[in-house]
Amino acid sequence: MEYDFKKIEANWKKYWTEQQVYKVSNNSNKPKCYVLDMFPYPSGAGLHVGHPLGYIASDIYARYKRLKGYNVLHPMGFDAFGLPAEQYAIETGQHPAVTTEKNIARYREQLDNIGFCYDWSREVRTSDPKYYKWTQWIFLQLFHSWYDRKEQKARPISELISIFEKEGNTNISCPGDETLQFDSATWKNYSEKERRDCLMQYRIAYQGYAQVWWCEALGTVLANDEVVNGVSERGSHPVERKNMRQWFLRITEYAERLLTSLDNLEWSEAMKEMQRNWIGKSVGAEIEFDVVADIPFVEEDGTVNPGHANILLKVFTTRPDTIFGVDFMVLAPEHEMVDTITLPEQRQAVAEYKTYVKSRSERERMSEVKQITGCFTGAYAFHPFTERQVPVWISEYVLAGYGTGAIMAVPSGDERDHAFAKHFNIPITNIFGDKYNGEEAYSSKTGTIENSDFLSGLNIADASEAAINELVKKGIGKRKVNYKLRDAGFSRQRYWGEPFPIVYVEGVPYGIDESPLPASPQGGGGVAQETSARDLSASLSKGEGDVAQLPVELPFVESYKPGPEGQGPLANIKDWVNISLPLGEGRGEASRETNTMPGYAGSSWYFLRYMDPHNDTEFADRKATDYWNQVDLYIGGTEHAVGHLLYSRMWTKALYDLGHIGFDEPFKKLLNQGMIQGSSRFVFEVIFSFISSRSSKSGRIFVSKTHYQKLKLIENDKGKVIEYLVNTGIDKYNIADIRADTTLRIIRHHIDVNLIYGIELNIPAFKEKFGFNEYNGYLLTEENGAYLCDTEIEKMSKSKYNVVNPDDIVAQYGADTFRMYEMFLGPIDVSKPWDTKGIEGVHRFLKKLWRLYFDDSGLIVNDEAPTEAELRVLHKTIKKIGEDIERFSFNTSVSQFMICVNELAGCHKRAILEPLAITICPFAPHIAEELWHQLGPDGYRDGSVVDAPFPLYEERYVTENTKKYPVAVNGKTRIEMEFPMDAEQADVEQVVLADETIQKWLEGKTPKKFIYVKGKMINVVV
RNA sequence: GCCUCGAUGGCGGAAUUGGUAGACGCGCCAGACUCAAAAUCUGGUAUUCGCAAGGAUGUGCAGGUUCGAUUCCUGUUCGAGGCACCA
Repeated sequence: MEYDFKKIEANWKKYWTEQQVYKVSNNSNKPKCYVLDMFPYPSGAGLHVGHPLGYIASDIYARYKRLKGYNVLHPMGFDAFGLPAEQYAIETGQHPAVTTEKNIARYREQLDNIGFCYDWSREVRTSDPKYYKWTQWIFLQLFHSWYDRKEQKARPISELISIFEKEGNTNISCPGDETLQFDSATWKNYSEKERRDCLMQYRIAYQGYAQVWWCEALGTVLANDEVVNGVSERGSHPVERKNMRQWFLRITEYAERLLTSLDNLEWSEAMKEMQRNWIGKSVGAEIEFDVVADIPFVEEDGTVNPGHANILLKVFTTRPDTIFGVDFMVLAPEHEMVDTITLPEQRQAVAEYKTYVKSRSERERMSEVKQITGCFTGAYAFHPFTERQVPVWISEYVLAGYGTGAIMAVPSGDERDHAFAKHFNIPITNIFGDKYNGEEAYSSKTGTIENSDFLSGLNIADASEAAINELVKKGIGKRKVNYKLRDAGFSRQRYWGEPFPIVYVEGVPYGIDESPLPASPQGGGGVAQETSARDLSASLSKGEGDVAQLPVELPFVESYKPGPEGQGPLANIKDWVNISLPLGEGRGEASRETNTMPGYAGSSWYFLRYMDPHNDTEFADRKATDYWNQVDLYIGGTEHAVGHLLYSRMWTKALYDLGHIGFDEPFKKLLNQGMIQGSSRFVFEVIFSFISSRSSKSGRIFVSKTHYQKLKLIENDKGKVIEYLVNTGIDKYNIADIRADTTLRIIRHHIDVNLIYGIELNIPAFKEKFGFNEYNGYLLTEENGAYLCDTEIEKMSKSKYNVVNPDDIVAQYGADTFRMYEMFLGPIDVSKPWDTKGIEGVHRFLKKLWRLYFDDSGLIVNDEAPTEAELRVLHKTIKKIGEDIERFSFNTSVSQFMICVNELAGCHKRAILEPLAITICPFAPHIAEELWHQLGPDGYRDGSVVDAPFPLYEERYVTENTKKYPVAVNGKTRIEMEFPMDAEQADVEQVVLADETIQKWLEGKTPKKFIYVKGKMINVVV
């Protein structure tokens, strides 16, 4: 019987589906294990062989855990909202819902092909209204909450209102506006609008302003991705940064908790470090500088301010110790005070500079450090201690969003400040003595501060303390902890995303659940509603279209054109946007939020939904979330290091704070999978065209690699190129007729890797694809008739023609081979190129395995007693596979299986082969299922191998009694000697030193030292 | 530019805690079977010197720690991912 993987795999896939083998129950006595993959965005290109890498790893782990007796939750779903679908809709007119549905179907088919043990009854799709109903619900929880800094947790905003009524905000500083202060009487006198504006400064989901890419020509806001080289990707129109009102999540309030609770997570140090750096905690000081504003300037309302204003410029610095080295100040060009302090004669230069900066991305501003730009404002600031006047500049290297958007520049101690000072000829004060050489800033954090009044002679830490104390004493500064982390922009001016459950009444945003009726009519016990406008709230729930109901469904549109003034496409649907409320005279106009939520909204909590995916009254039953709890193993790419993973952590913490779930970290253990890169292939083409006396001629000659290399050397000399081609014997096109006025190009370009075997072109397939005939195209091969290509390792992508579809591999070799080969490629977390060629080895291995059980006549398994050697290899394998899976070293597992099968050659004993079939099940489930059933009575068993117990190894078969030691002299291994495992040093020493070879290497010298590490090695030092 | 990671034969990689570098597989070479091919099986395969025995070199590069370094430290080169609206 041959190994007929097609039949076997189709058969068992059908069985698994019919028997619902992978359906998971929330009720079980077994210990639970939650194994999760980062769900994919279903792109139009389908899966390529890189995508399943992590899925296979998690599948192996999930199957192993199930064999080990766990109740394993292993779900899959789709992150189905996103920009590409909308982009595609704009280009083709197909509705994103339609294309997304199609893409999902394709993904599902491809995933099924590989034999994953997903419980598809739990599938989630973020674009499904039944799902995003709860995304909207969670948004409302965040909208109706504020962050209590003293208790370090989110609390319902109704509790904040109670506090304000009692004591104003004297004890609760305002995160949105630190200067805001009011007492209870003021609060009570506020109008409803004023109150809600004030609350907005506290809400965890709030409205603010952010810079976005604005494209006037397209009339739309663009994503960073859509801006290429400073112009729009579509149409190459100019773009600029524009400030627009947006929704945000106040993730900065969680900065400290997000930072400290990283310590308890089983994530790679690299991953934690990336998150730490992203959060970017730094301790320093906030210092106020007086700015000389002795100049008249025009206020916004047109009145002329005579000057002498007490303008204070706040800066944040991590190096308060360098305060005496301040030689100038720099403001972000967007800083709100720039226009205020700029002198009349500098106004034009400043305005021009600001225009320039508007065209620059943050990335460019941070990365192009060698290009120094800036503009003097004409203003000077007083040094707080010396009263010295230092110039105030603006420059793009200072970002508005970080710290206070202004810095005190210390050129002798900071590289960028130094470069800036040198470039603009600003005199530099040295505060580091001879440590500073005048050429390069001294940015090291060791040494003492000099030339700094009361700080002179102190080390950096002490000087910082002293400086801060003095600043506090003078009332012009304070100790300050700063985070690089910024609040998360949460709105997009797009169609294909979750609509906000927000309604504006007279420009004031309300949650659609704000009603005196139960807060969330769908149940779920939401945060207590908050609005104080009785009539208004009541009306909201009675309004047309029953706005109190979630979800707010995404309306169907036919056009994806942006709305007016940069609004999203939803703004064009007047019927949907405008709501009429029976509010009485002049108050009936209400409208919906027209922004949609960003891609990460749905993915920030999907792991919770899998626990209870069909619940219509809650996002998930508390019993279910308590049972499944944290994700035990989460596998995905590092590209999500700071985006998705940080937002998910924040949402989990918020839901925990508000009492909806019982844990505040979503992913206990995280494993990053590397990328599988594409291995691109290139062909070389000589293209020429010329006009002869009678007609115009053109042609293309595909030359093999060695010809290309030679031609490349003479590329600039057409005569020589023609001569070369003629000498190869090409008579086509009358090459010899080609004269010097020919245009002739030699190019190297991508070729579809599916037309290549190794580096050799599949010539018939290539000719067919390119429509070769006697008039079109010619192939110039190597002497042996082969056409050789160039190779390069690149990202796997359609545009590089290096995409390999898993379906093709599965069709040719089977899913089991594909799964094992992906694992065999290397460590799961390392990027590596795909090479289809190597798959033969793994396929051969499975055939070899098969032949232990079957020969031409059929099953050949017997009941003979196994030998010691056979038992040893089996038990070693069981041990190694278990250990390897626990440490996610799947490539070495595959090697071990190969070693095992090699050593078992000729063994057909049930006692060995039955446990082996179960052991290999996580890796190659189809063949394992077949073998396991074949070994049963009459070639069939009840149930599936996935419920068999993973075999246990016996210690006596895996321990060795003796060890062949490498014996080294002076660290260089010279011979091998065998000793019992329990040999003592004295005995070993005697034998080793008596050895002839060792004697020879000792050259008569006496050993200085004898190193004997039990079970490892022996080293003689002379 | 900044943050994180990586670099080992012709190729993918192994070496789990500082202890025999190159397991396993691909490719290549030789042989067996075959009329032949495919498939399968056996042996060899880091570089270099040597007929051989055996020696020297070798884990991106330059140093350091150690009896001993692919592994730890410092510097450096190159490559990958991320840098806040791709997902």
